Amino acid sequence: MKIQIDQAITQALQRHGLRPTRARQLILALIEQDNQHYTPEEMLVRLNAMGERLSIATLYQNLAKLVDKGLLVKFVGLDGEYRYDYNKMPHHHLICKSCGRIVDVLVDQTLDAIEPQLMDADGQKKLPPGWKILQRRVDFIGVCPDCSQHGTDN
Amino acid sequence: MKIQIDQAITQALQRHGLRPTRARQLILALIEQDNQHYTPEEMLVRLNAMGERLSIATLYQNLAKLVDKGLLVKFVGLDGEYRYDYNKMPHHHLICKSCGRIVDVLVDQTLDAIEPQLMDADGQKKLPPGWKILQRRVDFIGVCPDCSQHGTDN
DNA sequence: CCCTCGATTAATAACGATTCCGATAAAACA
DNA sequence: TGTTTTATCGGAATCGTTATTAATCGAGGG
Repeated sequence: MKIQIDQAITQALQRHGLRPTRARQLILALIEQDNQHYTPEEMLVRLNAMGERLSIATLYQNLAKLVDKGLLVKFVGLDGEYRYDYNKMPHHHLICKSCGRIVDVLVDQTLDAIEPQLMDADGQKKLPPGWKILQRRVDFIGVCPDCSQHGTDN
Repeated sequence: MKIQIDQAITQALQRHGLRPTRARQLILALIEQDNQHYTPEEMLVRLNAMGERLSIATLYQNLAKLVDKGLLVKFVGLDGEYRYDYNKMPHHHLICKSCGRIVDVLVDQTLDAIEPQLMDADGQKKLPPGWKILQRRVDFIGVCPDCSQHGTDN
């Protein structure tokens, strides 16, 4: 399986003021076509498997740049490891405790429902006063359908 | 300011099957009396400032053991760094983007309200079917009252 | 009160992930 | 095409964390 670099990726890079170099095209193409939330290390393994070579230093540099320009989002996995994700709609993650699989959960407006609830549910103030909430980090941790079936509970 | 090791700490250790050694007493006393969410490094700095010496290896070993026995909870900060917290009620964190201050938000039953909402709000299924949700990681990121006043927005 | 043995500590080395560095190569621009 | 800017690469350096190991501690038995 070869990696496919289409026109859209090149254009996306240029639109964000980045030169469409091979390294950047590879990174974006990989994340897009695999639709995964890889760590840097995992990206390298995957790229190697597809016959593509990339220096680890280059990978890190470009990930930082892609995040900086808003093309990717960097987030922290369950064990503190960094993972990267396309910058899609505001969304959260559904993480399988058993196999580590991560799935996006698109929750645009829905999460806005949480905050007021925290503020005054059953008479108690749950959030201390005076704080300005800018964003929320919400991850759901559970067991994916595949792992449930195989009884690989962990 | 000296660190205060009270009877309760010693007893808590014993209750969890741990010998009440100096290292463990120091760690628990520090977290309790400062009521902070320190990283290991921060704990050392703090302890040194109070005239207490502790090998970093010992610190790490004991943090692991305290987490293992359920006295502390290890969690991942905004930048992927490890932080430790007393194992209180299920709760989430309120993190100041400006000064890094972290405050606990006790949200026992309240968060249970989120899940059904995600499932069927406005007709769309937000969570994919077949997943068993075991826990949620929820952090609120914002600006604390102090930082709001001083205009140290970041 | 001292001995003994397992638990704990602390120093050091080892480790993995990330970043820095200097030289070479590629892309953009004139 | 020549020049300038930016990217790439491999290796060394750094950082936080863990493993190793020898010295020390401490509770219970004699």
